[in-house]
Amino acid sequence: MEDKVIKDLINRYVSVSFKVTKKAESLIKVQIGNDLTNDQHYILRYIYHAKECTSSLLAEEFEVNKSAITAIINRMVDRTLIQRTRDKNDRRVVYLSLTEEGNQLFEKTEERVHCLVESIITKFNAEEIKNFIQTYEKLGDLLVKMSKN
Amino acid sequence: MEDKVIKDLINRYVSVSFKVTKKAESLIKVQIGNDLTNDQHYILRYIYHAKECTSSLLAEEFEVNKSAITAIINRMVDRTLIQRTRDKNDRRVVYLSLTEEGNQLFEKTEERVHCLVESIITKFNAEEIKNFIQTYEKLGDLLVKMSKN
DNA sequence: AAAATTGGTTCACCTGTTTAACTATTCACC
DNA sequence: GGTGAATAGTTAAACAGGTGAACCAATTTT
Repeated sequence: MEDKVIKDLINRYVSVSFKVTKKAESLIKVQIGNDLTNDQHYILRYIYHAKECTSSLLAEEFEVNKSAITAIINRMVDRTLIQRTRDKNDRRVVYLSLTEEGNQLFEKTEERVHCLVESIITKFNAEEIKNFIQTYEKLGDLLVKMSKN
Repeated sequence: MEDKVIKDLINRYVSVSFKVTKKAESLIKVQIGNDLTNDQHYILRYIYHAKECTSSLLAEEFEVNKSAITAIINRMVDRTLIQRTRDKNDRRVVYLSLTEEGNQLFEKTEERVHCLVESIITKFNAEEIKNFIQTYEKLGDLLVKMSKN
């Protein structure tokens, strides 16, 4: 590729990724904003799929300091969405898991997010969206690799 | 598309978009975090390209309340990156523009962001990345349309 | 046994956000 | 042309999320 083409692609990427991120965030917020913040929903999703995990793992996954996770988790423990249980072999570690209430709330909000995403991706033709997601996933893997350096 | 295929695509999309957003944000932060927050950089970019704009426009563009914009702009005015000037015909409106300092800082940080994005997109083959960005832009347009309802 | 590492929390302080109340100005229109 | 509605922006209180440093407690290293 020539320099000029690359520069153009970069500009388009920067501008579109900003736009999509902002708009997507605010559409999700419309769906779940009365129940959870977007970040809280992401946290619930992570624990839901992991069944159980530690603060340190979340901090790594979300690329923030552990103290930020403590704060978020505290709020959600206060709302009895999440519970803490200490490991019996290594008493330093604390496992986080969803309460029944947290589980239900996650499923409810996730349902709404899925409907939203469905209403969007079904507007594309199948081939196009498959290719798109495939490249998006490659990009994701690449970014994860880069984050580690 | 069958239901099952759609459900799978939704799940993949939800998970990859979260991952990419988080990682991209934190990679950008590494590049510019000593000078600006990511949001401040976005604000600078917007005004840089618009030359001049109002708080209301920014609020609309960033999908937040006007008071959130006031707070961000105040901090940047304090750092003399942005200046306010009142419209002479309609004294309610305040135009925001970059100071020389703001201009320079934006160009410096944008340069770093471009290098970052370049280092990423040149890892893909040209055809793939072009298709990807094209679909991404369609998605962006669609989301903008949806936000308006 | 002492020193270093690890997992988490606490604290002070910052950014970004919402909502509601408020100021100042302009517009609509009878 | 004066009154009421609409518009542009700010302020203030309250909250979510983030950093960095200091800290506690438990475990591992040596």
